[in-house]
Amino acid sequence: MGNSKLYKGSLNTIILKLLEEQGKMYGYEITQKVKELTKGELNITEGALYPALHKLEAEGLLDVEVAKVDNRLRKYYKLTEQGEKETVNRLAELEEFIRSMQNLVNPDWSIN
Amino acid sequence: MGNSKLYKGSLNTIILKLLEEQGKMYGYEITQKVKELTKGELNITEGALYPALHKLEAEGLLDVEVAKVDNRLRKYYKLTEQGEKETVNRLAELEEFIRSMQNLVNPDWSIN
DNA sequence: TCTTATACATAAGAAAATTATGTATATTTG
DNA sequence: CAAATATACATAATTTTCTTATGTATAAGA
Repeated sequence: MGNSKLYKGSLNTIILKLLEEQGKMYGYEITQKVKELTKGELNITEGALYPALHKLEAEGLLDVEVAKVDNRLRKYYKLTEQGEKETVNRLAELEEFIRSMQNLVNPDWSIN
Repeated sequence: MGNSKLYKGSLNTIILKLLEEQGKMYGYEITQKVKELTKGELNITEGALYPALHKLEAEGLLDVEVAKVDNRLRKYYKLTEQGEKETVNRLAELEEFIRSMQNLVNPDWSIN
């Protein structure tokens, strides 16, 4: 919520990465997984997540499959073939970005 | 220019960090330094930089000092006392953020 | 029963960038 | 020497991306 306003720009890549790892996930599951993986650091809001998922779908990177579990709706997303290719690219970009940021903020660490 | 659109949100912290390191810098110098440190990865545009500097100054984190070198104008910025304190906080936040991103993208690396 | 959790969605507004201009001087290159 | 590039600032219009605020609906727990 109020904490880190820093992950701007990388939400799409985070989604793609998780789907690559997990095969398929639904929206709510993604928010919980990110919270878990970052120990509460990153809280993806619904207002950011759902439009992002819709956009990735519209771009042809994700496929949807609707399911009903316990009488509740779930929309499972998974990578398309194109999505898998894009994920590789975007992950490389993001890793390069992280490395650059590290270099700026703390040049001592990374030898690269 | 066209490359990385990923550093969103961390520009202010980058500026503060550089000023902490270098003592004082002028705008153009900052863009060049960042380009150099990131081997061309991050290109801070003027449209992003100058408004950011003005805002940091308005917030009381930066002081300005105008100079004329080779008949050309330069505005040297440096941290105020308050700016120095804030820099510590924001750097800690940014490092935590970088660590979180690393954990998401490449859990293998970091043990943390 | 009321609150919290699960599960989706969208609209209004804010924040932070990009892109496109504009001004002006200095230096380099053809 | 003229033209292009580099240095140095600035701002306006637009776009992207997020937060905040709502809204609907079911399930589970206190």
